[in-house]
Amino acid sequence: MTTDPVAPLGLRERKKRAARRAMSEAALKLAAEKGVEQVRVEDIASAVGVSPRTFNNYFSSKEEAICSFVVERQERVREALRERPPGESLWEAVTTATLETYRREGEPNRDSVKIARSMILHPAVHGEFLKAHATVERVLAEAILERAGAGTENALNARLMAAIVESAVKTAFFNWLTNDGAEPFLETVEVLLREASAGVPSLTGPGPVKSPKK
Amino acid sequence: MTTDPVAPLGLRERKKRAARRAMSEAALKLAAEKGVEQVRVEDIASAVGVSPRTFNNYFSSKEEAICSFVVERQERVREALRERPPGESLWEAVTTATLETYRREGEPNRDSVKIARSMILHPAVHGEFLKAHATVERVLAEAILERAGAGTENALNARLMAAIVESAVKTAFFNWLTNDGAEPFLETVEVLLREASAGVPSLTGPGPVKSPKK
DNA sequence: CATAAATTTGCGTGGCGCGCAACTTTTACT
DNA sequence: AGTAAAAGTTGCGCGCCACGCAAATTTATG
Repeated sequence: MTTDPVAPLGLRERKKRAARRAMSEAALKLAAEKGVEQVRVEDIASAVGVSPRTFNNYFSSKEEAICSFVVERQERVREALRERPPGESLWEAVTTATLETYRREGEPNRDSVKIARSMILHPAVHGEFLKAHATVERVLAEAILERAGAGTENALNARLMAAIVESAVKTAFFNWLTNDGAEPFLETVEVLLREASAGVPSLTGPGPVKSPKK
Repeated sequence: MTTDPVAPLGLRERKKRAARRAMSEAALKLAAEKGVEQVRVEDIASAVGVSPRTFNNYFSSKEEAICSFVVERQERVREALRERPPGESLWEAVTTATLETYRREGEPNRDSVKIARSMILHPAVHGEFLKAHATVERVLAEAILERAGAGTENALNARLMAAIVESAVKTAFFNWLTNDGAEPFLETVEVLLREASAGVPSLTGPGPVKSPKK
């Protein structure tokens, strides 16, 4: 009953992960092909050779399966953060880890923007997508706290920092989605992270805003 | 078929709004009393003297009804923002309008923290809650853009600013939720808004981040 | 008041999530 | 290796839900 996360993972665990991954991939693929509405749990289950009941042991809805990649990616961010050099400032480390991870995935495929949009804006999926991002935020806050040194003092700030970073990511992604992928996602994330780090003035500053900046 | 938002609203429209409000209030009340799981759409519908089918014409799920107050509150924020003096800086106006609106509601009742927590963290409700906040963010971004002066230049920054403000609000609220309401919500929002406006340094600065102070 | 427009409602359908109780596979221990 | 326990899978059944459709009812308009 050892839950040693380092040990080389027994057969049981490996199978479970493979099954989970297969289901989420199938869910994503099918939803992209046929449209979210047109995919039933049964379709996903049979696509990976498992019973619908088993699918529900892994995911409590097809929407959750579709969005689970979001959370999984954050595990990679967490690892990337652990590997940032100790000398680096907290913010530098967090943003670099985040950007690095997204860069590794590459700029999202422009051809898939319409499909992605219709999927993510679909009401049922949208809720799950946001839930996934909330989880991501929690994971990131934990990772930040781990690096900053746990302490009740820092906990709230870690959460705010995580929330701000995720705000930049989500805003950039949404921008990409609604612009038919015309503006590159990665660059936008970078820009927004920089603006957020500089604080509010940078938000009202560069653009032609109503009240003159002082 | 006039959709004049100024005209004194015919009987039709008033009834619809009353019905909607009644349903969302009933949904919230019943869910608080009996627990989310124990409330069926039918219960809410009959509580306001309407058919279940009609309920679904207004809300596509009971969770949506439960969370609809979040979006409605944002309409008040928008109005508050419109009434900020023109001389005020954008950020000042936005945060003041937000804080003012929340202050008008008063510090959330500490006795209800457990109920609130069990409701909002309930998976189905959680998704809707986040969807509601996403809507709030959109509404706020529009209001900001309206004040800043529309322009493609500003659109992205407006969205980021809205996202940051909402980050502060959500983080403060979540903090309140998980601390059994021990830390006051309103003050926390204020603190976080100030920190966010100052940018990253204030997040890493005050606390004993890298070098332990004690 | 008559007629058009909008809203409510009942009904039917397809689907879903999960508790439960077998059944099968993996693991742990001698 | 052999066996018992633990964990995972599956079929079944139940209650519930969202929504299309068309008929009935209510409100608006000239």
